[in-house]
Amino acid sequence: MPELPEVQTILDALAPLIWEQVIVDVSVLWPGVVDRPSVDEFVAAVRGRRVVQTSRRGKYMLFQLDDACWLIMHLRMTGNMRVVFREEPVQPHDRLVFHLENGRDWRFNDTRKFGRAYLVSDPDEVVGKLGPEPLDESFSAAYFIEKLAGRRAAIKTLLLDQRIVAGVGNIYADEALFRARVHPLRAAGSLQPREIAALVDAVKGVIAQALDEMGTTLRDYRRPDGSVGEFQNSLQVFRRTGRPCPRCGAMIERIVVGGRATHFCPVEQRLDA
DNA sequence: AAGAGACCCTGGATGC
DNA sequence: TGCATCCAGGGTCTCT
Repeated sequence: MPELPEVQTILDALAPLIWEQVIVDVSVLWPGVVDRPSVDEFVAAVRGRRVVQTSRRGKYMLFQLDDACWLIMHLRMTGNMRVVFREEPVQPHDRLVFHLENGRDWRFNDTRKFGRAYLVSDPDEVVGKLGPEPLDESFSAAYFIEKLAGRRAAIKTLLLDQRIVAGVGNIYADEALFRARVHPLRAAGSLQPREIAALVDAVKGVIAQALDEMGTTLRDYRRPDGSVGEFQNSLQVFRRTGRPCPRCGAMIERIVVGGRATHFCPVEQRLDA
């Protein structure tokens, strides 16, 4: 579900509620949620630790603990987090609960069981291969031109490759391609430098706006206080199949690229450009 | 090395 | 109403 803006929005709301809190105990409600180390080792190592820092890398949330280990979590498609009073009943798809010293529970809920928790001494074990953050200056036209050179894969597929740029998912890939007027099936290596520069700008613009609007709620995504995001009101092509292009009025089309639903304007985004 | 496809899961929407 | 099928915001693994 969540892409960079949703992860950041959740983390921003969560961070002040867990900062400097000691995790007095851990309940693993579904063992598959713990990727590494073993469930027993994970629980033993996290218990009694204090959360000293929170950050985000791509779509991963990082929580540094006071023994210099890192708790890292990925929400995948349907994961979400909340901090609630301990008395609140456990919800149907709660998978992992951190009991905090202040009597509250930090709960990870994930319908589809794709989300994962990692406990590592070096964050690079998990996030080391990620590409630059889209809003960082290192994600530049020059960088992107170099990464796309010679690649025959569809440009959309490479936008979703977290090793090239970290945090872009299906929604923002489609929206950025529309803004840059690039067809999602264009061979990445065939893009002109000006098109790549426009795409970099479009990615930055879409991500920045979605951050400002607290993410996109299509179904599952909620901010930790239960409220929805706002960017769904700003979508121009994503899941708007058959509706008019906001720029030219042509009918938005849906195709499948790299196994993912893909939405674009066949007039604004030409394959033979 | 790069790219295509299977796979991991549950539940909501849609079709018959 | 009931059942089958398709679909979903992500990432990893295998095979070619």
